[in-house]
Amino acid sequence: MGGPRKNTNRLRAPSASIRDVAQRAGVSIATVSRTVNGISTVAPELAERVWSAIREVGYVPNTQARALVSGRSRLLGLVVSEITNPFFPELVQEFENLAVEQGYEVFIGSTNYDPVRTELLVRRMLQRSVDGVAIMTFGIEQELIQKLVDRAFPMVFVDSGPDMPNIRVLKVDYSGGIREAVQHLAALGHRNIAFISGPLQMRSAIARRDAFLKSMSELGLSVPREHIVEGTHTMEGGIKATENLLHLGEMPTAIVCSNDMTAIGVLHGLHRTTHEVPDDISVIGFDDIHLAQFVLPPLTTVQMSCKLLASAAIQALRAGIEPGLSQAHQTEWSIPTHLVVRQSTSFPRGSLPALAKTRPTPRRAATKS
Amino acid sequence: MGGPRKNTNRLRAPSASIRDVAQRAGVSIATVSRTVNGISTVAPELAERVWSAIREVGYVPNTQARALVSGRSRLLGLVVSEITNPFFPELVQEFENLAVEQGYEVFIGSTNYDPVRTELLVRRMLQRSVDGVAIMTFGIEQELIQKLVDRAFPMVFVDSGPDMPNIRVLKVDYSGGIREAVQHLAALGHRNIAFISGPLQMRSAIARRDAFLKSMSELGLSVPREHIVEGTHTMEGGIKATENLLHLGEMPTAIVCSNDMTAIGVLHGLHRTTHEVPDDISVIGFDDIHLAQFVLPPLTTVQMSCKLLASAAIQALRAGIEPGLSQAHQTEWSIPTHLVVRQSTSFPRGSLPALAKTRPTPRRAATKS
DNA sequence: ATGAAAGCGCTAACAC
DNA sequence: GTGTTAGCGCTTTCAT
Repeated sequence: MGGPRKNTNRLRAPSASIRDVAQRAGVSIATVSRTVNGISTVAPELAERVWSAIREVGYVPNTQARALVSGRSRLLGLVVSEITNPFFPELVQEFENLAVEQGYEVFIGSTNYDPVRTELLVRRMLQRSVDGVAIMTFGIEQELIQKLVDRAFPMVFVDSGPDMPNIRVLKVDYSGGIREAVQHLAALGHRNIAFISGPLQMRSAIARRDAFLKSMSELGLSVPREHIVEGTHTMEGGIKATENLLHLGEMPTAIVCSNDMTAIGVLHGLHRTTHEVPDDISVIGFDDIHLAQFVLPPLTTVQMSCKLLASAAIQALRAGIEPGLSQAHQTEWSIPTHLVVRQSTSFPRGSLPALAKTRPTPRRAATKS
Repeated sequence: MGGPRKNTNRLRAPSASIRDVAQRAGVSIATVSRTVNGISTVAPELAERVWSAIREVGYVPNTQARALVSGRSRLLGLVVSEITNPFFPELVQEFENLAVEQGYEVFIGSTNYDPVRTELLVRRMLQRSVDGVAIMTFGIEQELIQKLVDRAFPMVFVDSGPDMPNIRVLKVDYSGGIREAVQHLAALGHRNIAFISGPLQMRSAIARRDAFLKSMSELGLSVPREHIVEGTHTMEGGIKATENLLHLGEMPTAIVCSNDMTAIGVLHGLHRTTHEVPDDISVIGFDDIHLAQFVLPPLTTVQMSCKLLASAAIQALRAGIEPGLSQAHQTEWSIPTHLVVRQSTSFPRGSLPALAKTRPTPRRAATKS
């Protein structure tokens, strides 16, 4: 039997442990633990001694050990599709702020729309024993999810996610905002409106497209098949889709895009082909990323609040993690959307109001007051 | 003495542990551990049995326990100033990809240029026992750093960081790229060039400004004090700085910006005041974010490769973490920069070559082939 | 080459 | 109210 021996393989001197504090304060480690965790019954004077000991030795609780014994890591996974799409950093920031406020840390990962990567990512998160995962993208294998659901592992999805009961989901009201967008265009006199979708494996991309179709038909407006073109939720996709649209016999007078990056691509594509926005063609985006108000022309777009999205996601996760939280049984959170009108939409060229406009060089029509 | 008892406070059924595997394979847990960690001497047939047992019970090593005992977490901290500045997501993505490839996970945090937040963030990272931290921003307290340096804790900084020996640093060659930018403008005929800096508490902002000043003086070009204006590395900052510049008696014919976001703000600000880019004013950015090629007009900018930055950062960190790695003693990595010419720069208005240009409506001059 | 067991730092059950 | 101690899952030393 080997006698007691110190572990010698560590890289650096370990920092003070709970035992150092206990010794210094002249109490047991249990008392230190209770003090640190704010557990009711520690005599005030003892607590005081413990706290000063903590300060003196510079004690910081070891998260790994805590997690190991408690089975909880206070780590939240956040899966997004593409960290380089500006919408997600904004979401990440909100999510992180809220998480930290509530004592959690965030493990972020992006999937690049790759199901294999997604699966791997979620596994890595599980391996780091996150307490829950918010999945803000599509394409995760049913099988893995099923396993997690069976284990009652806390998860939230945006837009129904997989068809499974007992899954917490953030329902984004795409219809609301997109209907506003379509009606805004219709009110300006547009009849011929095209839509550039996101990658159609994504549920949220399908949802947005369907919302568009529904809003159009509500107004009795028809949408020729070739006016619905699939993009990729990137600027490149927007440019390509624009080219397709421009080759058409009957060009649309307005384009609604499934997200802002696509719309920015469209703006670029139209400029390249000397079409003026909004005078020749109106463009509407979706998301309302910060950048939207700074592109030229400032983009009319449907706002989806990432603040709301983030806070709902965290609520949903915590509801699954901490039993006895008020909304422990809520399984749906709804996220509203609404139109923000800026300068990328106007009357269709040749319409009466457009002709009435007196600005000769619309592009340079100063916003300068 | 309490008899043996199971911990009952856990939320969910724990997944298979090393003991389950050992039992199933009919070996000791030590053998399982050795197998999993690929340690030389395990009889092939035993290893085989262990692996199938692992598959059968769905065993996944518990990272927390591993970290606890080994003192290494295989977690890398990445501190950026502002995750919503598109440059950083690009960096994050590269960093993450490389880290994962090399068996590490990434703990990301942004500081929003707030020293208090920064300090807190680094502490949180330490608490999660990251193996090292890459600090891609400024404003961390000397004191904390000093403590970490004393503990030989692996850290990398961009641009000298604090003045301390034994710190690994990524030296970005701002001068190179910015000199190219200035010379490009000078070659086009610009003499009157302004500079919009970043927030000047940032070392890298100062470095960029100084590089500009140096490049100008190399050409014998003077820079009036009011042609250097402090921005914030955001679009808003760019707009504001533009306004300041436009109020000046002698307006510059070109503006060099400390980063692309600022430049995008400038583009917006100039458009609002009916100045044409590049015909009235040329604009140059810095970073070459993906977006730069899609704004209108596509932005001429100095490229700093975030791929290089990321891989150098990881190399530097690993050099500090894993002794005996080849570059264990390298303390400096140098990152080159270079100019990418697009369409936001041209001859100054009124110059001979500008007059020779035949395009009547430059804005709409089609790139269409 | 394999196994037994110590112990990483902590929480929580239990004893007093 | 406070202390003692088992044990979370793992790596590693030591003995075989």
